[in-house]
Amino acid sequence: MYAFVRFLEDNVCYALPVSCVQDFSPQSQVDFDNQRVYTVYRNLEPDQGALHKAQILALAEDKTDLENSVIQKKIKIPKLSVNPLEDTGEFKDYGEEEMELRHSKRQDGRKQHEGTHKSIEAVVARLEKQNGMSRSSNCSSEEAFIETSENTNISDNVNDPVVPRVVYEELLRSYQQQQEEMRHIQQELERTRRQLVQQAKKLKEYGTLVSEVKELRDLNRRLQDVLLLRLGSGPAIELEKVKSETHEPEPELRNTFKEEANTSSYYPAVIPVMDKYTLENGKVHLGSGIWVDAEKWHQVQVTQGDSKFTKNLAVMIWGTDVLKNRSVTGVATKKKKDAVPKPPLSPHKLSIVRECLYDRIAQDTVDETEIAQRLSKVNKYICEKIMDINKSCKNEERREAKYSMQ
DNA sequence: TTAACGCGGCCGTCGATGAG
DNA sequence: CTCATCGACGGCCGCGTTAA
Repeated sequence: MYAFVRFLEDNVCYALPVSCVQDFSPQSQVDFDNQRVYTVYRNLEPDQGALHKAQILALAEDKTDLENSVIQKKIKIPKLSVNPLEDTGEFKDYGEEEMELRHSKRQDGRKQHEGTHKSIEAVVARLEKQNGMSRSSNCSSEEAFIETSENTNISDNVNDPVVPRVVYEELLRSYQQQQEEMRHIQQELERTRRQLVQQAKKLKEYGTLVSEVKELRDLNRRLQDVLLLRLGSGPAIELEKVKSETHEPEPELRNTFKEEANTSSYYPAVIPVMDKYTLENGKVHLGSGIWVDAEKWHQVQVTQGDSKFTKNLAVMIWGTDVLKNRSVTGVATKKKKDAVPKPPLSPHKLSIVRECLYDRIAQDTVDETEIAQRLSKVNKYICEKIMDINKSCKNEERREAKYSMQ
């Protein structure tokens, strides 16, 4: 007959011949006290080796049957009876702790499931605690299982302080269900995280687009400003119209524009629409051999109003010293009887001034009537300028006379 | 800060002229 | 003769500068 014993000192269990148990001769397979501490030889040969304290958990005629029976069943380890004689401090603790039985033959197999079982047991214990299902400390402390690979439970006696298999399986199912939910939540979390990343990417892209649009808008505005400055305030169609009237080759126009664009850094690149205005050595050719300083020409171009434009252009072409001693047509004033006629301005240069004003007006309007009406004032404007210059000269003379008198 | 002053632009007037 | 146009001229007004 064989006994399935648990050695108290190291909690190792295995089957031994009953002859290894000192003072033990069982009459049947139930003739043993599972709460008693026996003295057992650990070696297979009786009367050899040291004696160890052990607990008998089961008896069987055949060793294999015994082991199979133990492997397939989950056997509760009963609390050892408190024997004043045997109750040493060494043994007292064994009944109080939750013991993990290590079957010598099944040790490798158990190791494969050890992690899983440990985690399951831990979760079960936590669930028990959470659900208030834990029993008294006395009961739970005594509960231990010898688990087989099939997780078979043979707790026939409902009065035994064990966790019923039903409860265990329910907890296990609950645990598995929660694990499933956890997996589901983790998947959900991962999906949300991916969506967040995508949203962040889209947001970044949107920000880039917004700044790009802003930049383009700014560039467009600046381009419009430059174009308006170059073309004056007239529409682009005027450029074509005037250009067609000049009968000049187009490549030259482009060259002129290119040259003009590089002319002045201070004044905006006010480019004459006429290709006849060519730039050479810092001077602009207005036509018929009349050259003016390019910078001054740009200044004249940006002046507002026909009157100022004409007056400034006249000063630029003739100069104040010439103008103050001339009249527009050479006709003496009739206001004074003895008026001496002043030499007239060159009709040729006058026509150039008139042409320049025409080009300028033509950028504003296509109405020939309006153009003609505005052009008719050229002589008037020049005359006024001559008068203004003379006025200034007279004022200066008066001042000088005043100072000389003082 | 403010008044005085100078300068330049604009407008009105005058006289001459030429076309109808 | 009348009227529209042109040149010359003077005056007004706004703006900028300067001195008190």
